[in-house]
Amino acid sequence: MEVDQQLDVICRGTVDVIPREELAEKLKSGGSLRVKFGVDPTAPDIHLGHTVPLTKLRQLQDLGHTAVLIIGDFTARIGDPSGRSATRPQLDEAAVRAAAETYQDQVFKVLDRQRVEVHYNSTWLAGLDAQAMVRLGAQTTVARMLERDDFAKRYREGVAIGVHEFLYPLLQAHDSVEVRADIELGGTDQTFNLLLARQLQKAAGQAPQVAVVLPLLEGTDGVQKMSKSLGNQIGVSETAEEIFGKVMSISDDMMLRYYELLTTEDLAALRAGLDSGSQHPMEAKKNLAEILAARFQGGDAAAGARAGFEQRFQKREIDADSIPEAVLARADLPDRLPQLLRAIDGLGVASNSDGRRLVKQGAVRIDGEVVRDEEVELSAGVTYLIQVGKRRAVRLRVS
RNA sequence: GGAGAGGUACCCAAGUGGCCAAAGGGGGCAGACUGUAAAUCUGCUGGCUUACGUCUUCGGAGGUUCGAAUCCUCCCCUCUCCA
Repeated sequence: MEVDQQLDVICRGTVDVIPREELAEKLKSGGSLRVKFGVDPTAPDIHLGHTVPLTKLRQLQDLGHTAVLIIGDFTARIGDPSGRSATRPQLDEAAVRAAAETYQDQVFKVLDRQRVEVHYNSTWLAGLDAQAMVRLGAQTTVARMLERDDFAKRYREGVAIGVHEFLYPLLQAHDSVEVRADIELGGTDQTFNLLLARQLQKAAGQAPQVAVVLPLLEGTDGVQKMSKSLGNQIGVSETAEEIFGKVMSISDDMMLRYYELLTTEDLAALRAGLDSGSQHPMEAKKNLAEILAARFQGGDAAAGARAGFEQRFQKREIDADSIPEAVLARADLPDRLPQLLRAIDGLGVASNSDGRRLVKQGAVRIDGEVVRDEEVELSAGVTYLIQVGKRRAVRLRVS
């Protein structure tokens, strides 16, 4: 592909490419570039936010470049301070190992296995001695560290910064030297780290890498970045139904952003279609939901999720096949509804009080009828359809 | 090392002896409405209880008081300024 075309593909959706001219130069020289992307196996699951750079990495693979995936098993134990408003907890080795394994499985749902090098950064970092660490520390200054947005903010607002957190960017930058990266991908919160690597590479006599900075994907609330701790994430290992449903819950504005960052669909055409009215926003969103569900859970599951969604919400019916079943013995059945709801797994009723509130709000239906009376009489041998709100339903068989 | 400020529910944040299960915002949940689980509007959002009510909760441990998130003592943690 022509250099200009490659540049267009690479730059789509990016916040910044630093420096863009160097990227053009590297592309012109031909050959396969080494594109580094580091992940810290801190949580066992990755979500769509993590797949923004992965999607970009995949695009680069498709252009013929090599993905150099760094599993930050060593750095994970430090805790990346990037984008953090508080110190990240340090993890123990076993947790990191376990997370690293699931990570790889999930990552390959996006990447092309054929063109990937995988490295664990403990391979070279675990062996660094104190002298090497000090030398590394001498490569930058405290003032420069404090220029970093998240550090500056925490410092200003009086939130703790551990000294070890200063080491993190240096170690990550050192990884780039080890793997001789030509390009590194990262979120905006990684900008500093990506640039620091350039400095270390130059000091090591290498050509500095180009930093491709990608935006942080907002979560389902459309405001804060996607993160597990904020509960606004769409995880790649969730079921097709969940992925589909959660994507449908994002706003129309967010839909375009997801299209840009998570797919290779033609954005200009989509926008034009939406503006002219030839493309219905809901259809566009359903297509997006299906693309993403298919990517992580397979095409069949995604198609099923779509059909289920249409049936459930547009025809206002519940998809009979996907409702989980529960069996409770008549004798174990609480005779009051809130307690009963709580006793059934899968309804997500956390406490009796929670159940009581839901009943009061008219959210509970048994066999389609709204039940407001807390007294219930269920008979043995009968199967009841119990619904809480629009989303939660369980088929309860009384034995 | 010295001086000062602070630690409140899922998050941010108000409250400085009783009217505090604790304002407000965010998030979450529910209802209405809708092309959607969008937007908007309304309600709810510690546990137990049919209810009256009751129990636990404001960094930790003690104490004062009829009564403490609020006052005192010690401890832990964070920040600022000075060294």
